[in-house]
Amino acid sequence: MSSTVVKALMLLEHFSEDEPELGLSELARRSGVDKAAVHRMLGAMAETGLVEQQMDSRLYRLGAGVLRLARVREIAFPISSIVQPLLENLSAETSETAHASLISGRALANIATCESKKGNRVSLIAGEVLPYHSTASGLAVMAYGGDALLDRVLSSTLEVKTRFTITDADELSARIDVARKRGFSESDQTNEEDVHGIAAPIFDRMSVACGAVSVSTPSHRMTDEQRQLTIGAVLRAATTITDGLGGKQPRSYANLIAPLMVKS
Amino acid sequence: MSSTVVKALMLLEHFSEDEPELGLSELARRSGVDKAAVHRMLGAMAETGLVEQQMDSRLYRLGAGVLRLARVREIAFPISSIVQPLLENLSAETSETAHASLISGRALANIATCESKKGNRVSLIAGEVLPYHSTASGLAVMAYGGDALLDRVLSSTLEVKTRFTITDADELSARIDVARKRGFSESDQTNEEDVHGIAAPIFDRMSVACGAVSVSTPSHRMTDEQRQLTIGAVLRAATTITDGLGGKQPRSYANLIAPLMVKS
DNA sequence: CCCTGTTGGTGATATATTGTCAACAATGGT
DNA sequence: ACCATTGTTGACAATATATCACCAACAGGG
Repeated sequence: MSSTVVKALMLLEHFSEDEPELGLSELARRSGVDKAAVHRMLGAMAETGLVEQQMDSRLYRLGAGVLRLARVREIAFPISSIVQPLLENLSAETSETAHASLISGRALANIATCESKKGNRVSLIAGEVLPYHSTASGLAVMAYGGDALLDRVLSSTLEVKTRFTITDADELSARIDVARKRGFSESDQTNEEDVHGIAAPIFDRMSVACGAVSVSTPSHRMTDEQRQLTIGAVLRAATTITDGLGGKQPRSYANLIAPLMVKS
Repeated sequence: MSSTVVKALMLLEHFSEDEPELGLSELARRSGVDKAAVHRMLGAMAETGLVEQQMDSRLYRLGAGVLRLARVREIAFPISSIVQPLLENLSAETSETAHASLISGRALANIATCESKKGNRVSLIAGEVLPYHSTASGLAVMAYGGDALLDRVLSSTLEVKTRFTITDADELSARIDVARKRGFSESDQTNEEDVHGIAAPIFDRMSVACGAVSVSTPSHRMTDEQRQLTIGAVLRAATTITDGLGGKQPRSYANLIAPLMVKS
């Protein structure tokens, strides 16, 4: 059914900022794969430096190879270095947490964040894998990412994350349509309790969405005024990032959001 | 004999700063793997975001997933951010190109560099995979990286890189012994023509070498005076980095290099 | 225009790797 | 001492893989 490399690489998704080191049994339990298989996969990935095993604790963690790979990509196609300062600006404008993510196979990869300076803020786990269907970023990407992506997500099983998560394909499709008509997407507690998100797509050279910028606000703090402020700021940031990456917004999209971008 | 994940992940080693995008056939040719197999492997890696395919040119490149992985690792175990400024200092002291690399499976992964400001300098390809047997960094790591690593390398086939490359296991072993007795390693044109390298090991918490710092100098410029200057600077930098990473030099090693570290 | 050389991609089948399950030694906690 | 973990290895059946051929599309060059 599914290839072994996919199964092996999916193990890497269990490593996060919070749990950077995992044991063999733990990893087997979470992934639902047999211990022996996990052992062999990790051994294979260790041979190429993608993971490495602590000699004393026998725990596994991401290896030096990932640093090398990221360097190669970042030098050839600088993204993080371009996005990071713009996110800081966006966070300052909205006083809330901003983050950017890119399409990364079956999910979105969070590649840069800037947390709000307020005491009560939305704090996200760095490097987390974000689902398409339950995040504002995901809605934005699906709205402008082409039919192939859309069909793939809509026909997949939509995991329940909170009691607000949309699990019906038709309803999700409707929400995506709304986002496409508005030029930005909005989600309230669909991925995490008490987190409200507003996101806008980032486009590549071919005017296809390749990622999104988003501002996450504690739900109770999302007033109408804050909402208008955030929408404008996110759209401006997304536009700047698209330009910075050498991408192009579709003509119709640029026209659509133009009136929303004016600074109040 | 070898697992498929290893074969798949070895494909990633062909992406470099110089050639960040590769086609299917090109990749099959270089890796010596069948086109169909490469196609399937790339497809699998694309599913998890490790690589991505340009929709127009159909070329493959490293995906956004590597950025996510590197972020997770760097936040949990900051290395690059600690090493980079120290490398800049080392480069300034020696007026030559400095770089650091870490053990990454079967090879060394170059994770940070600082190029000399001179017109004629050693310029290395960022993110390159460096062999153990033909680089000064490799010698340094093998000298203090434990017997397991040593045996693995000595029993592998030693690829010829230049006419000076050591391909005899016994001779290589002798050179490693020299490096161990001196506390630093030296290589002249064994990996690349006209490049001289001096390297010192970086140690982890268990006093086992996990990487190396190195200064690369154009061979003709390596005078006796410059050599002494470089040795001291490299050893000081390696010591600082080991400390910064929370590692510990073996007692005997610290004593060995102490007299060489005094600033002239 | 054909011809030749690419390119990326797709099926078919024999084979080799993989998944599964059991047992193992080594820890650590009670 | 026990019990419950841990990481690791072995053997066999099951399955995904390697290999080959072929195909369509595109790009020159004559």
